[in-house]
Amino acid sequence: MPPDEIRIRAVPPWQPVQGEEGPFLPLSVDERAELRRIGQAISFKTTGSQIFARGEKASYLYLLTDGVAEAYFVLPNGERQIVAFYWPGDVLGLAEEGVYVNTVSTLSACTFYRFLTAQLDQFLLSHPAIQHQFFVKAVHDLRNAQRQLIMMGRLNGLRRLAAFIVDCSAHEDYFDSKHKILTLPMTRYDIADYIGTSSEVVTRGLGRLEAMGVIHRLSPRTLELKTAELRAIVNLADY
Amino acid sequence: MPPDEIRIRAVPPWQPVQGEEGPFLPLSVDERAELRRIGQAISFKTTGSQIFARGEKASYLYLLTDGVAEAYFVLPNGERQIVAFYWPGDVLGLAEEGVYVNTVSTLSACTFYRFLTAQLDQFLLSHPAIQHQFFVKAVHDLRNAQRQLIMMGRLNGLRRLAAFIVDCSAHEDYFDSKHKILTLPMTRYDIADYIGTSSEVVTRGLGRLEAMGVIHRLSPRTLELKTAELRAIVNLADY
DNA sequence: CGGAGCTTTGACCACAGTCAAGTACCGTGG
DNA sequence: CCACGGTACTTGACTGTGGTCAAAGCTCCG
Repeated sequence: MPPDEIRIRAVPPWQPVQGEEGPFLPLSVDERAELRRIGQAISFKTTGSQIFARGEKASYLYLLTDGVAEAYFVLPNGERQIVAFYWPGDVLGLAEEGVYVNTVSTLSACTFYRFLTAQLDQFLLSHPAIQHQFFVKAVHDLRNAQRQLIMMGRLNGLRRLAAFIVDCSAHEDYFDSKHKILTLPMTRYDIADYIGTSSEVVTRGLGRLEAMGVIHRLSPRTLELKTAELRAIVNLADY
Repeated sequence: MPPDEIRIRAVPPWQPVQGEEGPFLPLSVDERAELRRIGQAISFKTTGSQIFARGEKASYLYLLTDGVAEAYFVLPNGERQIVAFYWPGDVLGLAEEGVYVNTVSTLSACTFYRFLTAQLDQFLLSHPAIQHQFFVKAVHDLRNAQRQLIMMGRLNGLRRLAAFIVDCSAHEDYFDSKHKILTLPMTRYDIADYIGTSSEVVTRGLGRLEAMGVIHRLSPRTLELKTAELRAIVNLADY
């Protein structure tokens, strides 16, 4: 699959997943072509580029085709909460009454398709099957946010970190499943701001996980994982 | 509005809200009639009734028309995280690959419309405007889950509690806005399991808020609020 | 009026948040 | 290629919020 191909990462709520799509929704060649027609390819070469900020007019919806990005909210006291990391196949641009609710920045070079919201809205009304895919994606993201809530509410720092690493290892572009090598695209601060703790706790947690023998730091951003043991530590039922 | 009327509680992402709907999406008389035709009214008389459990086959999607319910996940160690409270106009039945992901129970007498998922799926494909409303509702719930994430990650117990009370006061059936009297339909344990803390912290927080003069306990479940001061305590930007 | 469940209060302790300092890594320019 | 500077990461010490256990009081329903 070419790196700029249109694909939506989601598992559907009602149908069991069939066969080969992996974590991506089935989109026909025609549907892809239709989306490409109303969309616009756009890319950011550098890390840390702001794509849009909270409060800006939400003119576009973005589909991330390559790279990693983060969506965050900054509290009045300067603390930051990352509400989502975006990976290839994710949709960005969550809005409320016409304005973006979060700020989104790149964590690597990124490529997107973007769609004018006003135009997309009309387009989806006349393409129910494609609208359905966006609906399924929203439901998918809602499930993820709820799972993140469970982690934040009931898991301690170490288990939150383990769960985060497991989640990262689901993304084939960043996890070599043959050698079990995970390449993290974000800093300790980013991880901390995502799992609701401090960068020190992240570092100490990595140290403890390494002492337990379930990960091995080849470099600060390159981890060799024992996935089964990591999952056992998280132990949120058996996801 | 009759108590069993079909309505969806959501604020849309792209259009600014117009005039009189308040927190509910505009549904035409025809659209309501269509939904009533494929739906089925159902009610639970007692508090604590389980509507469905995690892992069950997701045969139905539910629309809550009256009452309050909770969706939760129980960890292997017995701890519980409530991921959502449902109020009139909310949609329940979040599923993944054909099974419910959370368990949902009533917190009061409740009435619902329910829809067979297989049938609803087909129905929505042939009624794009109605599908759009469900899409908007999913986006709305995603925003709420993300806001909850910010609270869990960056607010201390007291501010989480204040934020929760403010959220509850948005529901007209339970908040008398004239006298500023909020009637809580859930226990301290429920609140604690929702905001990610313990029932003791909830009680102590209520005590501190009362000492600060921003709430007054008429009974354990009946609170008189000073809404402006409460919002000031939360101070997540200015929502 | 009785009892079960809910709520409140107290005492203790540990996890993790904060501050501070030192180390490793990496890209840049000489 | 190497030196350098800035950023990212790591480690240590201290502190405080909030988690836990225990027990008593309150409320509401039967």
